[in-house]
Amino acid sequence: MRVTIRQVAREAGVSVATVSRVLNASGPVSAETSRRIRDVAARLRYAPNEAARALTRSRTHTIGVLLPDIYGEFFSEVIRGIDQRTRREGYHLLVSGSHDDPAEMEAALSAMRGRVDGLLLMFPDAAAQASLGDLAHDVPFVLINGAARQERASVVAMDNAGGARAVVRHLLALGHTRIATITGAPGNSDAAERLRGYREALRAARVERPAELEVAGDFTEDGGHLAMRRLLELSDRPTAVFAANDSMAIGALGAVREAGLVVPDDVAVVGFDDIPIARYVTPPLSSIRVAIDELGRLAAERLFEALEAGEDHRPTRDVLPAQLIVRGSCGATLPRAGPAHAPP
Amino acid sequence: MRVTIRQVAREAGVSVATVSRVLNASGPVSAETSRRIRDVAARLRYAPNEAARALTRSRTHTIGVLLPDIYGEFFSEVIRGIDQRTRREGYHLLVSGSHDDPAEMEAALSAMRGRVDGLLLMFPDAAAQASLGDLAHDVPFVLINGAARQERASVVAMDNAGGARAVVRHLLALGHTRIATITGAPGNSDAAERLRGYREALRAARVERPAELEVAGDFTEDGGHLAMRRLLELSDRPTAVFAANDSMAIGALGAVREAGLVVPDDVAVVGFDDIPIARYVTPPLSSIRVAIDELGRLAAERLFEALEAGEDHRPTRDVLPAQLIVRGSCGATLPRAGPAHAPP
DNA sequence: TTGTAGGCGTTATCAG
DNA sequence: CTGATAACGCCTACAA
Repeated sequence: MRVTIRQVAREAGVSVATVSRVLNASGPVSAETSRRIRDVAARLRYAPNEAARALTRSRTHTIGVLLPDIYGEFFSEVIRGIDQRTRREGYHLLVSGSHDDPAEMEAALSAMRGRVDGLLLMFPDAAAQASLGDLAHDVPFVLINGAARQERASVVAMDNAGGARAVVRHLLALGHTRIATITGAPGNSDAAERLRGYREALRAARVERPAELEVAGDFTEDGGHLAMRRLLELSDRPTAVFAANDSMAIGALGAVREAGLVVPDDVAVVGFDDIPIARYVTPPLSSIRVAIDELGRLAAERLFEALEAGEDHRPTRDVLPAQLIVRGSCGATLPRAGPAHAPP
Repeated sequence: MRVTIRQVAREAGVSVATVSRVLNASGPVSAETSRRIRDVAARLRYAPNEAARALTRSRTHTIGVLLPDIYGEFFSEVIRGIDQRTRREGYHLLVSGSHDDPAEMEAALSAMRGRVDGLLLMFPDAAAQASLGDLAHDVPFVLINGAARQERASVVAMDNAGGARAVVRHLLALGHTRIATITGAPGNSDAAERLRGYREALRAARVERPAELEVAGDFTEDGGHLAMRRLLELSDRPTAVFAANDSMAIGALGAVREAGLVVPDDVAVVGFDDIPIARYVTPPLSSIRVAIDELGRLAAERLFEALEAGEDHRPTRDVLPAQLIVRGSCGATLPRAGPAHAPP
């Protein structure tokens, strides 16, 4: 924070206005003066104070990113996508994670006032999404993975329900009729959408769906393990299971093995998310893939559009496709032991 | 950026100074006035413009984080650690990734002037570390995973060489004498340190180390696969291989299988990093674990210390321990097929 | 206990 | 082409 524009001006024998003009190419300056100023600036290692600049131009060149967490498989990929798009625009990223309750979220949001030009928000909790309302009212923002139909906000989501439907349809095509599901964390909007897709596909096929085949999970490996155990204890146990994410599916795989049964012969298992580990478990896990980084990239894209458009910008809604990745665990292909070395 | 302190003052019938005093608890204000101001501020949803605040106090309450990438297994964990420590202090994180060459780095750094109180830097490239010099000269900074002995900067690193030594000693204890290594990306300082540890341990044990047993990798799965193939083609092939990271080790596992050989019976394999997948491959991969998030956490800790100390702060140097995790791939325990469900 | 006014570092407007 | 100078929004002596 030491060398200021004033020092550069004094050293170069000009006014601060001229220095500013040269460094921002914002006005006519003689070649000679210009060169001299550049030299001095370089020698003094001058770099403008961005806080001051933000104050006068009321443009920070920074995007605020609010996520439930800023690390881990999923969020990390989202950030990657955001970063890619954002850096192309020369923007910075102010990130913030771990905001469980709305109050903490609001605090984080208000702490970003004056330091960001726009916001990228994501809350997995459906309730929080509703209370969003006018949280971010003075800068444009885009909701990532918002399930609820937001009226006033742009949303970029993934096709959770569509992915779940694809899984169930695939299992039906393989001849299964007793298809169970292990649901995600309660209150989580992704989980709710995936459950909806599961139900819709069964209903469309006129397959009955007894309540006992919907067992509650929590997105963790242990939760999936426990849930699968409950399913296997059923007198008329399911022949196929759709876990709402891969971690639970992997836990389920373990439970099946411990019960002395074989996947997919005795019970088929399919997950959701297609995390890297999915390819490596035994048997390789069938799953649903969504381009997570694209979620972030597109959200950033929409935000920049909003930034450009200004006031008269109409909310957009994008839904990213979900693709079924068939591997050994659902019985459609022969199970292959060990880590597949095949390219992704 | 709409409602300012001035509007709150007008609405509450006081001066801006009084509002500031109340909101920052920075001076005596009557209970009655205080309450009224708080009410107005809440009603107007006033939040101070942080850019302006940063300007007057020359404190941004923000830490700049410069990493080679801001996503992926490793960096994600680093950020997690940083975030944990940082949020406790009420600080924000301005992150920036993908800075390959020093020039781009310098640009990113100067763009952070006036918006951060301190910096957390990490460049895997050894050369870049050297040219660091006085890049960040006006705010305190801490180097993450800096291998070079930095004179003027605080460093938080992990014990790469120690981990590599532990691997080799373990393999020696198991009776191996032809121990190969697949090295990491050239120019990468972690890779260099791991290679150094490998050599040191062999030298200390007076085991000869022919050049053919050091084959170049690049930290990718394909690179490991290729390198292992080269090793298996040797007339006198190694009985054990230390890969400088887990991705390469997993690639190596595939190459061994394709050659019709068995891990660990024909050749033992050990990796480095202990990524989550390590537990799931067949056989489970022995590896070296370092608390990556601790790397970030500690770096943030040291930075806050420097911030507090001000000018008279002496550079620190921390080295995080590396722990050998023995699983099936090195032959010390029986290989267990399939995904282990055991807790991490 | 409260108000006035100067300053933080830049940009932008308006005269020269 | 160049130089004063008024914002930008807030904090903080200094006065009252």
